[in-house]
Amino acid sequence: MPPSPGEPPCPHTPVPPTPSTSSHLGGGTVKTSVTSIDVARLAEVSQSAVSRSFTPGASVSDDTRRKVMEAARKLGYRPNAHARSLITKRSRIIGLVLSYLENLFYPVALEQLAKRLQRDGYHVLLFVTETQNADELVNEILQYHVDGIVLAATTLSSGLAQRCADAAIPVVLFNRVMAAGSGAGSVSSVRSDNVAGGRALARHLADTGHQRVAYIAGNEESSTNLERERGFRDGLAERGLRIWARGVGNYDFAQARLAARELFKPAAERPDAVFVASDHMAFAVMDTLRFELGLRIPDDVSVVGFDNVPQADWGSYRLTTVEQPVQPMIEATVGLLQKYLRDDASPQSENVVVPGQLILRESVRQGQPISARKRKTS
Amino acid sequence: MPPSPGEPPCPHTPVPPTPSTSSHLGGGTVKTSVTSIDVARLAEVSQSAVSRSFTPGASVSDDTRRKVMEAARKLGYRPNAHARSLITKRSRIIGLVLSYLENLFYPVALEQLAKRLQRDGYHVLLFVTETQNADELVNEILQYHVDGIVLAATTLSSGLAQRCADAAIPVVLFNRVMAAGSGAGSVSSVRSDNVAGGRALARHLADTGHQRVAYIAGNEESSTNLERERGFRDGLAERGLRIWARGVGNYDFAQARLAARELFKPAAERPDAVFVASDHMAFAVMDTLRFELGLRIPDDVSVVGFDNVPQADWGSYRLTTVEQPVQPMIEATVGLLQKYLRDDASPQSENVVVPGQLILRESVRQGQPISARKRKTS
DNA sequence: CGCAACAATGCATGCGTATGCAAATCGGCA
DNA sequence: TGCCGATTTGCATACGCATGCATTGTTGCG
Repeated sequence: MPPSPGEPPCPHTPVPPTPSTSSHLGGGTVKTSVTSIDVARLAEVSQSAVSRSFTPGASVSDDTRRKVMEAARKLGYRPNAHARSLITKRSRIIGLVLSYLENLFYPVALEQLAKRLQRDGYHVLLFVTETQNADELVNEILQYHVDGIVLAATTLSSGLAQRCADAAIPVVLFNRVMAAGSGAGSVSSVRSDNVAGGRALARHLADTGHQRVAYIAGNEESSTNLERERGFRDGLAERGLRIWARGVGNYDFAQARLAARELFKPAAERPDAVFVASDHMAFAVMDTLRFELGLRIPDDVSVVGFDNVPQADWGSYRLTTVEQPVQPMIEATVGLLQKYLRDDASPQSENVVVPGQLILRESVRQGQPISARKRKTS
Repeated sequence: MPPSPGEPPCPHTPVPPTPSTSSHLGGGTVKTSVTSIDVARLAEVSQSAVSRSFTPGASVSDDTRRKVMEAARKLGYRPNAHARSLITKRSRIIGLVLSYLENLFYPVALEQLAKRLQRDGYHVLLFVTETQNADELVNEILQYHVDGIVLAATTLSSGLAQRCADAAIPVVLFNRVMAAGSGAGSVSSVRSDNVAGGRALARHLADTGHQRVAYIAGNEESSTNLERERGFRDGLAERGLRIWARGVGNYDFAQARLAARELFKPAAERPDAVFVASDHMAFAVMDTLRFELGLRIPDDVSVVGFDNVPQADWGSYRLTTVEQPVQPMIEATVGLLQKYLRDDASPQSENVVVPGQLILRESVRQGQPISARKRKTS
């Protein structure tokens, strides 16, 4: 038997052999959190052995690992993530920046992302910002030495992304791209095909006989809005149409309502269809059209949106829209992150575009050519 | 309306006036992050001085602090949060556990909580769980040595709360209380007055002449559901009524729809009012009643909910409901956390109850006694 | 039986910061 | 000028863990 003459500081404290679930804390170590050294002492091994036992693929005998795990269980030991990341330089934390949670698209994405990352042992540290100082936010994020950052704040200055990338930590823009001018090519992104989506909506509205098509924009500087509007404009042009009227909702519920009031004010000739840049705004528009202006959807006016949030399928709205496929987008996002974490090499910028389907519901008048409807002038 | 398009107007960026210290040559390494020692070297002071300069209230001369800050700015230095928390035993991280984000109440609360904590220099680490494998979750949380935990998962086993409290880290149940049996008194909680809310709804329905009042429950074991139902039952009893029919929606949209179908199936005599345990389920119920069963709200049936989520105010629903005042609830939550962090003493359990108002909208038929209504042939 | 190859283990060190303690500096006053 | 108290500074150490390196134990095969 190896005598192990090292140090027997503990006179072999009688350990309760009862294999009960041990929900009570023994010994009296309540205050101070238990460390790997405590475990080592109890298991009668070195601290290294404890560490290795908790490191998958490390060189430990089954016997030792068993003893360690047993002791750890008894003491309620968990490795300290901060100490670990201090050495490994991996925090297993992903920073997530977002700004506005009332649009259900983001909570749903957040939920998926968090779950997906948890499966890989990562966790999400949340940063909520509206239009605040980007500098401060960068500071806060970098202090935690996150392994990666997901930027889902639509209205965020692209400077922030740039500066995080400078700090050599991978950044993925979610549902957003960098403007071509400002240092694009250094930050990756994942988004759905907004251009194709906008085009599909335009074609659909044109093919169902609409003539006076309006557009209510989101945040006018956001890439999502620019792309959706561009696709929509192109699609209309294909059919010989153009955007007949235009408002701005800034991706905000109240502002969308105002824009709808303005576009549909009774005095003027009204649009016969409106594309609202997000479902969330579209609901505001629909409610305004119906309950303030007494219009019927789709009989008097057709409405289409973008995102396919859960509410779009609700009976009150039944909104025709273009899906943003959350699951694939999340998958692509963590795919990019993991790739950068693995390679650790210079993250060559990648821009993933996920296709999204046109979802037909009942908010668009079908079939009837425009001539069959009441007409104003020609 | 962001003030500036893409340019952060802050004059203090960590980029030195001399171009590209980060890119080429330069004696230092580029990859490795800059530490307090690097700053100390550049500022020609000791590492301690750097540390103290970043510690409010520490003993440093203004002159030294200025030199340090200057050097830190030049190098783009940020204190490493992990190393710091290793010593201070404070991570400035709050763990937030939640399970279901499609009910807007939670995203809204999440947003408020994160913002509020950020103001105090804390941040939110997110844990999303549905099928609660409590053991695993506790492990993950404790590894990060969070300073506190907010449990907002309605369907969560109370064992989890108990075990976190055992680990000597303050736990606040958000929108939930521990069942009286299982170790209540050891975990604090913040919630709105569900009993009073349920009672107010019952009185309101009774006073507006409803007779056959139905209830669609949330998760039947959750404290929110138990309290709301109890209050509702009591309120009805005061007026000589009782719950005339009952279904279970489990706080889930689809299940609520099913429950509504069952309760209102055409064959039987129908309820003339229904209290749905959450707004989120109430929307499902309203849509089902209207678009599947052709019922008018409130003419044929009144609907009331609970939470006062933003959608309850939307034109399509105009739902009479009881508010859960998010802002005060959040304030109370971080108040409790901060108190525990400050005192660090034995967290005596506290259960904060925030009052919430009855919000009257148009989903309840007003005034008419039941006899004046058309009755279906039976 | 002996030696090489390998697995298992322990020792020592370092990650980046905060902090007690002693040394040093400074200013003020006799 | 000299001395004392107050302030500032640096040194050394510790936080909890991972990991390179040397050491020991364990085979396997000639």
